[in-house]
Amino acid sequence: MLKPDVIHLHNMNTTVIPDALKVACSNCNLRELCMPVGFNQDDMNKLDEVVATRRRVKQGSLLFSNGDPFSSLYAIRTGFFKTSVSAEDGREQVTGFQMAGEIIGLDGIVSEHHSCNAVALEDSDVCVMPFAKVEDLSREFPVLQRHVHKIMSREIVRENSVMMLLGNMRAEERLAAFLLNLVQRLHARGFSQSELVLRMTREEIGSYLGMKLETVSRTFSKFSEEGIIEVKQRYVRIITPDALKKIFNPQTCS
Amino acid sequence: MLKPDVIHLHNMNTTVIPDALKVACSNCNLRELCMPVGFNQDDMNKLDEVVATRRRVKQGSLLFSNGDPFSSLYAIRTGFFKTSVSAEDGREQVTGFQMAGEIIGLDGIVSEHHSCNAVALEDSDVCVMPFAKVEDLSREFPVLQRHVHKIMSREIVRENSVMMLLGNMRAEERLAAFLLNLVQRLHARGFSQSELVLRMTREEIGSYLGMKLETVSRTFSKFSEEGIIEVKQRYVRIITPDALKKIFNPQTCS
DNA sequence: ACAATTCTTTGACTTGCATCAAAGATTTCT
DNA sequence: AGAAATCTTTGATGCAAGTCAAAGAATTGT
Repeated sequence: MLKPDVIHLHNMNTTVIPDALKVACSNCNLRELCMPVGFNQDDMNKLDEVVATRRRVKQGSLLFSNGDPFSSLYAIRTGFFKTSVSAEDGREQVTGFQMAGEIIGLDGIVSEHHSCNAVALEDSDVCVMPFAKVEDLSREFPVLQRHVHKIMSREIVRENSVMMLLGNMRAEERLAAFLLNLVQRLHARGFSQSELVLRMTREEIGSYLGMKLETVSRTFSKFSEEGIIEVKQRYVRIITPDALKKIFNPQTCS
Repeated sequence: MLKPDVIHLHNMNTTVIPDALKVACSNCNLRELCMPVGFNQDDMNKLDEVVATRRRVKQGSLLFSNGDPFSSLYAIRTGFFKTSVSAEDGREQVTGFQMAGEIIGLDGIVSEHHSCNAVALEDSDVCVMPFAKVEDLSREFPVLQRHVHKIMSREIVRENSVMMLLGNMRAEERLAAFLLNLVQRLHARGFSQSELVLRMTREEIGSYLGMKLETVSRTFSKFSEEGIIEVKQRYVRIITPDALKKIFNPQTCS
């Protein structure tokens, strides 16, 4: 199966990466996604301190989970994660899917313990950023401080729009919004605007979108029958993006 | 009608309050809710600078709305707000209800413009905290910095649990969770653990919880018939809190 | 390479909540 | 105080998505 945007690292479950492999933010090709822009080289070198170590997380294993003491934020270097919360009775709600350049762990700040679970959906590699260090450097560099605030605000705004999806939209609208969002984020990372390989199961998509896996599958099939997308298991090609946009938001499209 | 926890201020729609009325954080009885704890008096006096002005917002009017340029966070001194996002086709999703001591406006940081609407559900009074000043003081006072981070993280965690409600719970569970959450927050402000007066309509509750106003009304009636609560329009008394908790979470209760 | 497991699709049937409708209560306006 | 507007309740009916079931496809482990 076609997996154009995957790097597979076959290692132990979750390991600290030796210094030799440590890559400084200043040289990182994801810098534009993770780090504030408009820095001179001196500042950039100091900011390299923010990343203490790197850590590999094997597919299916946890980066952190509910109840774990909070110490660090994580910037995803490669790979793909889901975050979820669980009710006492075991029901699980996927709260997000995160890809390279995105930051996870913000949930842990308030109580010093994580309140959600972060699972790698493929072998992944994260930059560990001890939060105390982030705060120290934020006090020194206003542009970093602003950046951290924006990351948190962006997450709040994202969750607002998920609430809109869950509270007001129908199954087709939810799935259309989901696909458009995923492909847009992948495109920002240099991948195709029209093709993607889903890293998550139908059940995980359903959990995120508040619907059952059967409904996800049926909705994919419906889009496919209508010629809007081509679906072959995890591979999806968007044939008519405008049709998807129209489903998501009938107003702004012809 | 009984309105134990309301202060009505009859003024113009939304006005800046003259300096004479300006109340310093250092003397504010909500300090424990808004401000970090463990401050000496000197620090506290400097922190008073964070609040530039106060502003009254009349019932039904907007504190800010989608698209407004972002400049400040707002700490609610008195009153009650709802925040909402709207889709292009006009559908509205209530994203939260906020009461005294809570902070609104965090959505505006990321794009320098607000992405939601904040409407006063009763005549309200907010402390205007210019965000640039919050950031300046945060760099000077690590404890304030940490406090701001916790407020943002708390909002992320709250939204995670709303996603759980919307994605996984049934109507009765949603309404039970909603009532328990409201009464708990009111209790933390010195009000009754068992009685409350709703500040929002059935439709607004429904929007927040992803259900129609008729379903909200029917669910209230059902709880009432079962002797769990007493409802008379906006007045609600919780008769058997354990029954509500059991509906919300069958596991942790007997 | 084969067996076991996990994931996906599709069909048949059920149900929780939405929709439509109308009356009654409360609040707001003049 | 009376009229108008808004909000709430309740009943009757419909439907989108859930549930149950089973077969087929893909992946994983040995």
